[in-house]
Amino acid sequence: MAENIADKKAAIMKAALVLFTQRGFQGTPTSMISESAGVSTGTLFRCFATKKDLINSVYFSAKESMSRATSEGIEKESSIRGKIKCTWGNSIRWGVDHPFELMFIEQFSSSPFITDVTQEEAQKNFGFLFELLDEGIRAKALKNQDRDLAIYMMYSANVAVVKKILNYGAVKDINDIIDRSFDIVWNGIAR
Amino acid sequence: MAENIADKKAAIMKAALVLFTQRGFQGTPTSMISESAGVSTGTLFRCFATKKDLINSVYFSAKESMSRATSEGIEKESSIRGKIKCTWGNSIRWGVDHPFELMFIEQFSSSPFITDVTQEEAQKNFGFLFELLDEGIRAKALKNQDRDLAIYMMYSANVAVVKKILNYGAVKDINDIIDRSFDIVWNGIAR
Amino acid sequence: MAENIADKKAAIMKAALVLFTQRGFQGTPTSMISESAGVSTGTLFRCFATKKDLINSVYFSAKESMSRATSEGIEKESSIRGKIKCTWGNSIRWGVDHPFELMFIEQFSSSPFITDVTQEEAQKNFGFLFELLDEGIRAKALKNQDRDLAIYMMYSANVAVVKKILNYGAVKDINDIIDRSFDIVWNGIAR
Amino acid sequence: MAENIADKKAAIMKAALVLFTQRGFQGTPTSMISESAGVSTGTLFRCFATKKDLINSVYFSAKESMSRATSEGIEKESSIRGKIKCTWGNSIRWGVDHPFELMFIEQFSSSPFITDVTQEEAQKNFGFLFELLDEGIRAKALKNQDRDLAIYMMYSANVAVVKKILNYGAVKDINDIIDRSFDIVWNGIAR
DNA sequence: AATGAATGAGCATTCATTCAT
DNA sequence: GATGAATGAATGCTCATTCAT
Repeated sequence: MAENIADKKAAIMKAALVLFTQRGFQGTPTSMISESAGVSTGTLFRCFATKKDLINSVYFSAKESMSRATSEGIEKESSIRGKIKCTWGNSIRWGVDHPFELMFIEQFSSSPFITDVTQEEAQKNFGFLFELLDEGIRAKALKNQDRDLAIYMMYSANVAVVKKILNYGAVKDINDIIDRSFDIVWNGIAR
Repeated sequence: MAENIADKKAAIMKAALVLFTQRGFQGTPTSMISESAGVSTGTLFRCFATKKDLINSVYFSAKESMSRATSEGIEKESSIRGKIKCTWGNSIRWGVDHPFELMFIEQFSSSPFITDVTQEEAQKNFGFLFELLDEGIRAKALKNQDRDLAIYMMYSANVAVVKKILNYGAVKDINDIIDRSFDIVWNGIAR
Repeated sequence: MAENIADKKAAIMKAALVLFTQRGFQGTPTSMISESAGVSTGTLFRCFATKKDLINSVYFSAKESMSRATSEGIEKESSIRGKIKCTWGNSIRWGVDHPFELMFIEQFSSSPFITDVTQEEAQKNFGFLFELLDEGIRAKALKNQDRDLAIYMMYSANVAVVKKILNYGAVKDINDIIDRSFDIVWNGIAR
Repeated sequence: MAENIADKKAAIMKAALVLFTQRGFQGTPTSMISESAGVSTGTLFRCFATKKDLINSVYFSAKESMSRATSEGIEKESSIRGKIKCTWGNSIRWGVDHPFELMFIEQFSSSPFITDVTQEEAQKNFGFLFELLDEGIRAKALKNQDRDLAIYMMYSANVAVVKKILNYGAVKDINDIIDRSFDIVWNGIAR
């Protein structure tokens, strides 16, 4: 199935994502990952020099997927509120569609296995969010507040909403939840 | 130094708190914990039957410390807003004063090493928070909203604030940050 | 209950007999023995310098009980056949009445934990049996055969009979079994 | 030396046979076995999932060797007496040639480490002996006796003879001992 | 390139023995 | 004498990584 190297790397990372999330980093033998991915241990170590390299790759990839999804379609919105709400909804939908990625990020974002370099590289992809907030503050659509703090709080609120949805199973109207939760955060940051 | 059994248990739990946070559960040998606590491995296993028992004890203890600190002095406040703000400030101050406990809780709250029983027991101590929100909703001081979601979001926002403070080093005026961050969440939840 | 030292030694040896038989030597912690005997670990090590000393004491004691029981009443028999049959029945009855002692001896007679000295001391108590066979050979009641080999074979046949009885539960007429099994061995050794 | 997996398994089992016999099961570290066999601990656990699996394999193998040797050449004998004497001699010769196997079996045949399944499988190979006795009883060559008991006693007498030979060192004429000891048991069981 | 057998350092836990009380 | 808490060496087993094929 996985013929070329790129396919194998992808299969390994996918298997690792699920297994690390379910069993923890040290709780998952590399042999289990390679077996689950349908490749040999030797191949795993050809694709990723060490187990730590693997988890860092998975982490970066998950964060990249998240940031890419979050920014999608902002440019179509004209107002600051529209743009921020767009990211809010994108992010919730991505979380609901990618539960393993989300839980993986939550579990390993402050773990000792992810290097500072990986963290920084992954964070760069969220630059557009910081710029968006800055723009809102300059345009006086948002309060003159601590931009980093506001993003921190929005991010965690966002995760909280997704976790709530995931825990309570099937969602009838996700747009309703998005609307209502966005009202809460918008009230908090808007002028 | 640690003369009686209670002192030894405390020393072991303190050492485990720091090491587990910095190195992960499986990344921390019990021998390292016992050495760091100044006791023998044998003694560690007299105090805690297994390594898992130890981490569960540490988890419960950290959560208990957090809940106790969070509720301190609410009864002196008369308004709903005053009470909620009191818990908000308490929680941030506790986090800043107990960074290892906070990061430990963040890292292990959804790990497979913490049993459901431990989780439930620890959660019971936060009952007052749920009651406080209910009271606010009944008194129409708060929006008629999903109480659990609101607490989820407040909690994660609170952690976000503490992390921000910890990451940026020494804090000039913590009360200012508490005030400003509370405004954000209060705007979100209040009617 | 166990007030003086002799009582305590006896209680420890009795507990050790059962536990060693059921769980093996290294499979039985000294703490389990002392607890089962109702004394402290400290006391166990006051009574027996090491765990090996303990098992050697139990072994010697079991063998002594066996040899004492086996020789009982021989002097009342006049014929060689009567004397040998007396030991045969004594030995079977002792085995049926002391299953733990018998199985303990079987299990540890060729184990590395019993010293040669203990073996030799225990064997001395069976001297009367060797003399009995010699007497029978001299009196031409028995074949002129290898005395040691004959005893070896009788002993193992004896144990085989007891094990058979123990495995098949309650015995209706033990004297019948004794008679029949003795006929077999007597046919083997008698002239 | 041990190139393929089968060779390694054999080397490990051979080392385990000797060490278990000399030092007991729990008294023999797996590291000692692997070192003695010239393989790594990892390899030992690739060949045998657990230490208990290893000892069960050794036990089954020793019993199989014994049963195979014991039955060799019976078909060439025409009389019942000839057949039984053939097994008697085979068994003694095997014991003298395989002292470790014999003592291993003696030591572990009723130990808690050998599973019931292993016992039963190993016992099946001795079916021919039971049939031989039955045949002898039907043909009225043997007394109408308890077949199982007779085999029990013969087996233990056989072991006794081998032990005697081993204890007394070099054997001048093993056939003489076989003849004389067989007379004893044959007198016991024959009609 | 791909495999998977082999390695051996590392770790949770146990337990014989000691010794302060 | 009696106790039982404390010790820490010892052991079965795992698993990241290598490397011969």
